[in-house]
Amino acid sequence: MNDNSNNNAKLSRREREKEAHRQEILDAAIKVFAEKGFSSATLDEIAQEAEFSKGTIYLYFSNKEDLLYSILDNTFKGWSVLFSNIITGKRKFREEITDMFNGLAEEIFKKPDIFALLSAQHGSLFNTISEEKRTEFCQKHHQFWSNFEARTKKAIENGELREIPTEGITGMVHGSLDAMLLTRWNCQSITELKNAIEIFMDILFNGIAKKKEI
Amino acid sequence: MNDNSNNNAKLSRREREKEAHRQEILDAAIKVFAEKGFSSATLDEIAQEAEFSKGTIYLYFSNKEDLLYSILDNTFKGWSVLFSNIITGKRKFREEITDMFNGLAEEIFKKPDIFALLSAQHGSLFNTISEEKRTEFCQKHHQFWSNFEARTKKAIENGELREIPTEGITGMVHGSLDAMLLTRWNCQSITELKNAIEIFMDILFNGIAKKKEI
Amino acid sequence: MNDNSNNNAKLSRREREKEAHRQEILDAAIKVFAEKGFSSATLDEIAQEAEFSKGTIYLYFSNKEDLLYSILDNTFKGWSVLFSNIITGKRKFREEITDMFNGLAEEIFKKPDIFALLSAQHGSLFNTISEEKRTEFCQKHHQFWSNFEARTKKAIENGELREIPTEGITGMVHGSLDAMLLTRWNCQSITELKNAIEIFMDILFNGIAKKKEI
Amino acid sequence: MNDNSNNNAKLSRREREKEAHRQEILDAAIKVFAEKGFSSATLDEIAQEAEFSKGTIYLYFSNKEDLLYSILDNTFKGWSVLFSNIITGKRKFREEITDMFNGLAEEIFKKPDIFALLSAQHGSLFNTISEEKRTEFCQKHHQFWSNFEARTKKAIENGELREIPTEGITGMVHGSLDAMLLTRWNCQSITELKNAIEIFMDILFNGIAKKKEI
DNA sequence: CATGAATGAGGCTTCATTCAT
DNA sequence: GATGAATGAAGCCTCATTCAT
Repeated sequence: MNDNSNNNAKLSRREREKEAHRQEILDAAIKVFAEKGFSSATLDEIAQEAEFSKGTIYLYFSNKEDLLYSILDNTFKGWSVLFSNIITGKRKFREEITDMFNGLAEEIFKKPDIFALLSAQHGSLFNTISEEKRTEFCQKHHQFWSNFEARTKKAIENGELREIPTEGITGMVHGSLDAMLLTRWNCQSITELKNAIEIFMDILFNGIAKKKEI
Repeated sequence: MNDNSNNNAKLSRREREKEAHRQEILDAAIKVFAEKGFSSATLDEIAQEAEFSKGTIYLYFSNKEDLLYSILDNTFKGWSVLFSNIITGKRKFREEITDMFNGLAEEIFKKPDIFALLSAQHGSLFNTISEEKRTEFCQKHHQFWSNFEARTKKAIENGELREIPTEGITGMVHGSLDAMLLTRWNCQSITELKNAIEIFMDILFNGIAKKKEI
Repeated sequence: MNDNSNNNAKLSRREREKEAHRQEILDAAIKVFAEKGFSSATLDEIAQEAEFSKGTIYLYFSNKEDLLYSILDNTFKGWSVLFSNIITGKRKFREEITDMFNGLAEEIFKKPDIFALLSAQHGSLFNTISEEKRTEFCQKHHQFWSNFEARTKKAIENGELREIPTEGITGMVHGSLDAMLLTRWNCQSITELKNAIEIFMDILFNGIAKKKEI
Repeated sequence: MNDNSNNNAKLSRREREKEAHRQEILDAAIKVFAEKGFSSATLDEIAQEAEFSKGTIYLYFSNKEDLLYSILDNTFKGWSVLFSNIITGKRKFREEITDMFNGLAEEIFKKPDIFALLSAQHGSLFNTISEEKRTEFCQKHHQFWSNFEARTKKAIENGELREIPTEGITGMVHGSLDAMLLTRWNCQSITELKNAIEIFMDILFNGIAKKKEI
């Protein structure tokens, strides 16, 4: 048992260090990709940012694209968890959707570089990466918004929402979420952004038109 | 007079040809930039697409960036005209804003490559171009949305809109417009997109919440 | 006709220059490959030897391997012509085979680098090049020696040769030819080598054993 | 004595293990060098083939070249012994030379990788290795063939061979031996090769020409 | 003795830009 | 005005070698 634990400890330290180094390189890549865009970013910069030599990057990732894939994979996985924890269909639609925006807002301010990357490269990433990966990401993306549309439908049936085409609602939310990710709605702080979300929810649910007084 | 007109004609033909060539190159660049992204696009491809030799491009544009600037300049100029013709403050807010979306929708389907470019590269273009150009474009952009916010304010004063913070409205419209540019809201035809705009306007002005029956 | 010839001349000068440059690069590659071996040779050296910039090489050849293929192609084509002009089956077997050795001997001293390359790399080239090219070259090689074996058979039927298995004869000639290519039989001059060929033919046809006196 | 033998045993086990590991690495190197050629072979592959880590190789060999030297040294040493045991001048020339070919033939099928390496790289190895080593190997090589030429001279004096210039005979044998090493004369089995050697000897000693009937 | 992470020099290749024709 | 050959800087990636554990 002594030996075992010893061995284990040794192994796991190495393992932990390796994992940490991998993450450092990934963080550096996120930052540089965000600043320069994927094609313009150079491994030299990433290596420098990560404080490793260029060759070391290739111990952890098989090439430049692999770096990008890992970033996207990680990010999408994180969001998936976030969304499935929040959009459960057990609470009010407005509450869940507000939490979703707020949850993402927090992420934006926690890891701004990733959002800068996704924002800046938005569609062009999809011109860069392999057909295979593209398909994979598109499917996940589509999956999520299908789920969301189902949630919307339920809300209409529940009487929470007006009977508007679900695509309309989904599209509006989708567009707004994208826009928030892309621009942070020009907010400088998480508080400011959360306020903006409040206003947005008011508009989304009540519209901007002045109701005629009775 | 004969000679003169002849000369003039000749000159202007040259001029016209030159202008035509310039435009052909520009169109080729738009297409290739849209497909590959700015950094990944090569002058070889652009030259091939334009059916000119690589050297010829340098007779019309001083370098690769200049191509991009020209594209962006042209595009923004076009939109400026579009917007200032539509957002006059002389008609109802809802009419004007609907026209704006519809006008842009038509542009999207007329020159899809430009939108693919702007969509795909969105923010990253701004990491690529020079500080100077970036500032210039940002100012124009800002200018437009300031104007729009003023228009919103007027609509509130007119009693067309609820008294919501104008930034909220502007942000929502801005975000939605961006989203429409970026994704075309997944519509395949201009008709489909115009329908989507109708639904969007309904939601924007009336909200999605079911009003309590009295 | 004036115009035509003029045009033609212009075109053909360019063409000729291009062809010349291509050949210069090829010669440089042959030399460097011969000195260093294919894998150890660098494009830097080749470029320097050719007195062109590294990039220029890629205007004429798509990559390092392509350089090698072109060299091998050229060489094999040359030999094919040589052989088919000599081994016609119209003269005595000994005459034709002697001419073949002498013809090749002249080539060796005309383009020593190519032979150094083929000698030095002999089999390893075939580990370097693509499966496809390898097959192609092997077929050509095989083709030639099949033809040669047919020629040998005819010589036996003619009563020029003893009735020995044709593979034996072919193998011996093949081996000796290879050896001559590889080592030049340690001869320093073409004259010396031609003398050696004379002796070789004597041995090949009469053997080395002292005949018993009658 | 107990202690001693124990100690000795221990030490010698270590020694033996070390030697065994060294040989395993060497074998791996031979295999990989043969497959890829010296320059293209990587220490990664050799390490993997040897089932040791890359670092371990450096405990046994000072660098990549050293691996090659050791291989060549071992091989040449083995051949030297082989030859000096066979070419004694005590038996008939034809017997000795036949045994030499047969002995080498057996080696070829015992350690095909080494021959593949020597064959594939033939001359280019000598461009890779240091001046010093090259000289050393050339001397040994030259030494052997000088000895062989002396043996030939003796055979002529003995009346076994015709009075042909010794270089001619030596050259022919040398070339044929090289060719056999390089191509195995296209034989698939040792038996087949030994048959080929029989035919070769017949040709070598009696020639291929049909003797005029008396 | 054995490992394998880290290094960095150096190789191949691409591509924006220039320039002689 | 148009061409396209030539350039060389810079990018991605490999791999022999070192070294701390």
